Amino acid sequence: MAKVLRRNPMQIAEELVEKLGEEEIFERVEALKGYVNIKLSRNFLDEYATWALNNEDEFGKADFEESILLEFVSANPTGPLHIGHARGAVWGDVLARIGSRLGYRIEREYYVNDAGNQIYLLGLSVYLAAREQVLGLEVEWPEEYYRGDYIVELAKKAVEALGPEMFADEGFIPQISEWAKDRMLELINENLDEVGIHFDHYVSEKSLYDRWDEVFTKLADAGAVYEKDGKWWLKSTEHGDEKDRVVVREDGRPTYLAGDIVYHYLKFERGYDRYINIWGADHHGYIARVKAAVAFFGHDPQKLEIILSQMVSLLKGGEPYKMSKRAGNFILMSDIVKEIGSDALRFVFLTKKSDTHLEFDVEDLKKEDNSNPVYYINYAHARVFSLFEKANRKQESVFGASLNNLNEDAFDLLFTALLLPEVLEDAFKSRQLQKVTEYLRNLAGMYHKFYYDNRVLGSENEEALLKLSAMVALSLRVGLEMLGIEAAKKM
RNA sequence: GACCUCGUAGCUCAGCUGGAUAGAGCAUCGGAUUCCUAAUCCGAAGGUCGCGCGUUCGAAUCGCGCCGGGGUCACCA
Repeated sequence: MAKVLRRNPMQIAEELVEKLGEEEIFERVEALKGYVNIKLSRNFLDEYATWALNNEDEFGKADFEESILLEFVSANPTGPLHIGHARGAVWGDVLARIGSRLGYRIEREYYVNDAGNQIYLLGLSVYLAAREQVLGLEVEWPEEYYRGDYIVELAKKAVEALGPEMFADEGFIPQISEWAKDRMLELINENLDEVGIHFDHYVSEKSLYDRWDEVFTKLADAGAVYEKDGKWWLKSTEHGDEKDRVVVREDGRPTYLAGDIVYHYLKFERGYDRYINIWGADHHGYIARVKAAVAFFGHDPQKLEIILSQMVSLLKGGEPYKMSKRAGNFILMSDIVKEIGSDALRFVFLTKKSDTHLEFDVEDLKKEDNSNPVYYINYAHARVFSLFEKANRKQESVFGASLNNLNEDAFDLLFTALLLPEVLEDAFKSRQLQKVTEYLRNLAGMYHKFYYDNRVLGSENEEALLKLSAMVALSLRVGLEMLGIEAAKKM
């Protein structure tokens, strides 16, 4: 403000204080070293808490109405999900949960890359594994193929399901591919289900190529493509890309980019207000191309937002986590879920921005003490429930109590608890979900301290203290729910 | 080489649309329990915010340069 007004911050603060001091919901407004400190009135906080406690489902809600198509995970259906996928999956899920509570109409979509070379490779890998491991034939492995026990398991099932005659020669590989891809998609969905992630739509890449001619014509009409060296190129440089990109190869087959162009063309046809994609960081060079295509269709590329999900490195007891040969030298998401549980996995992914590297030690998340934030927060929540149990009261019975006699610390705690809606909104809008985990840890910490300093049961302010506790528990519970974690009532 | 990203306490990281004495958790050390769960709490110690220059009344934050770690730069998906 000082900059805009070009005046001394101290003076501005003084004047603001005079004005704001007249508002009723503020208890005290003061100027300090150029800052304006505002204190909300006790009555206001108390009434807000009463309302929140009586309307748990409404607390933290807002009325944003934008519709958003959120595409995430979209892992290739050629194997189980690994730990890197898990990060994007959790991130997308939580973004959707928070956004939905804020009123955004969010639909979750999985783009299934069920076309192209990789699916053929999957089929080939299963075909070869079946011949070698199941049928006992000599096999020559090519340079590139999928490895790991899951391929062998898949091969066994494939022979059962499809019959050994399908493995007589390579001509059947396309059918094997198709079958294997469907199984892998089922496996991926099982992996996601273990952490409570579900989708509204699945879009098949393969199905999009039917629309390619139509979309290509649109591009041509827009002057977005040209022919050179027998190939068709997208003029993506016109919209900020480093170089133009091939969309149709010499032999007439469209490239992967063509599929994504059709996909995004159709996305925009579906008419959402905003489109968010969560991609692995290795796709970062891809953003400019897709945005360029969107721009050529006459849409605002700003409506398409790409969130990158960076690499994850795991430690176990300080040492690099061993990758499992079984999985084909990846760390499987399902292995980590088994080891530390869905809650801890979710939490740790949400403690850092999505686009920076994340390293964590699985041993730390297995500990059942304060080094494990999930326990720490849950313990605070459980303590509240324990108090009500000991007092033999229902929470509703104290919602009407007045908090007026409580001390300053109590109101600081109350204020923080009531901050949840602002935290959720800020976290969502800035796409910085770590703000929620940080807030919850902080709120839990404040409560633990408060609990230690203040005896609740038997106090003359028992009802008020119980009400305050219930409010803290409410914020913790709703906050955890936004992270996809169910708050513990007993530990 | 180009682009992206990171560099803050021993470790993992917040803070970064410029502002109050730079924060948290873990690890370390010391302490708290006749009392609602000690799965907790309190205290101590720990920092040239990678380096330099610049913009500014003011820089961890913005700009430029450099150093160092990671990543990406397909007619593969």
